[in-house]
Amino acid sequence: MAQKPCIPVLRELARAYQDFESYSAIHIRTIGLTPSQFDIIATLGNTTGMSFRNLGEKTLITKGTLTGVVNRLEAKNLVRRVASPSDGRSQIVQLTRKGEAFFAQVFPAHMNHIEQVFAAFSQTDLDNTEATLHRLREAFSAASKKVSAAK
Amino acid sequence: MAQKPCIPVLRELARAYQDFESYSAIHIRTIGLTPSQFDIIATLGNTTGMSFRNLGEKTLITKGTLTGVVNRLEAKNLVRRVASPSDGRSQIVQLTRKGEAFFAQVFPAHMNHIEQVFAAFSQTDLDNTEATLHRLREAFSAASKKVSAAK
DNA sequence: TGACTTTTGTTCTAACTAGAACTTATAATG
DNA sequence: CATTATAAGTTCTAGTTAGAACAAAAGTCA
Repeated sequence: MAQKPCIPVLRELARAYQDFESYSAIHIRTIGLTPSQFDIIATLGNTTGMSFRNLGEKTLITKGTLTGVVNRLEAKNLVRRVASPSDGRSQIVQLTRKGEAFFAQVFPAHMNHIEQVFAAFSQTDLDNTEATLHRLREAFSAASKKVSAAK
Repeated sequence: MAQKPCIPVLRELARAYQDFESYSAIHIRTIGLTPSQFDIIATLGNTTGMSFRNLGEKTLITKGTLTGVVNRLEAKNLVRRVASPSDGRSQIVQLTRKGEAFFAQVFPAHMNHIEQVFAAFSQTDLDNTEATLHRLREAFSAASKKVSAAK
């Protein structure tokens, strides 16, 4: 039985992701943040804050890592920890006034940087690309479940 | 001017990539390697070795990182550095006998693990997915060039 | 040949990363 | 209420990561 050549797909996926990351990082570095730090700022922008759990889900940063990233943003006075009023275990992370001003200043510029990538993409192109990626993701998710169920 | 919603595309890209990485890592960890280490072994398998430069291009690991990863594989006796006969600056990295045996033992199992993801994909699906990812990658590459040219 | 430039791999630094063990707080069950 | 289980963040460890500065070896070109 010949095996299907899925390797080229995975190679393109890895390269596309890494090319995106490094293109994005070019701009982020000019504003003095790391990609992970920027991700946190961007996620907290225009919100009243959220728990570590929520923040981790949105940014795909695991909790152990998140503690350190938030520490460094707190040291820069861009972000603050507040005890959750409803759950004694939980911390709410939110932008400080300085963080909000920073967000308002740098986020639009970053969006502009990113949008240049898609200059040649129509809305239909974007939709199709999203659908393709979504299907790929579902496939990994399904395989993951199958593996963990098998144990 | 309304801006095109490219964010959903990027979110799907990031999630697809990370889901792939973690699915792949599930298996790799069971054989006692890190994903980067496995990537090196897989790339060197069935070759007579290659330079750091080549190895870095194929695995997308930058040279500074590569030194450390190869050091750890060398410590496990899976890989060896040989001075290049033609270039005094260059080192050839190649599998040791133990590394070759290890590759033969674990690589097919990993391929099998990966192929389960694409069980529901026809060859046409794979081709379309690859093409979509490739176009995305080209877009990042083009934007990258535009930015660095602009400086 | 000599001066300049590029390339190769190493080293160093600051930061990110996942996973596991841990503490504390909450939830669920009897 | 007591016991048990689950969940939220922190800490710790080993490893990866990119970028920058570096030494040594090639390559370029006048």
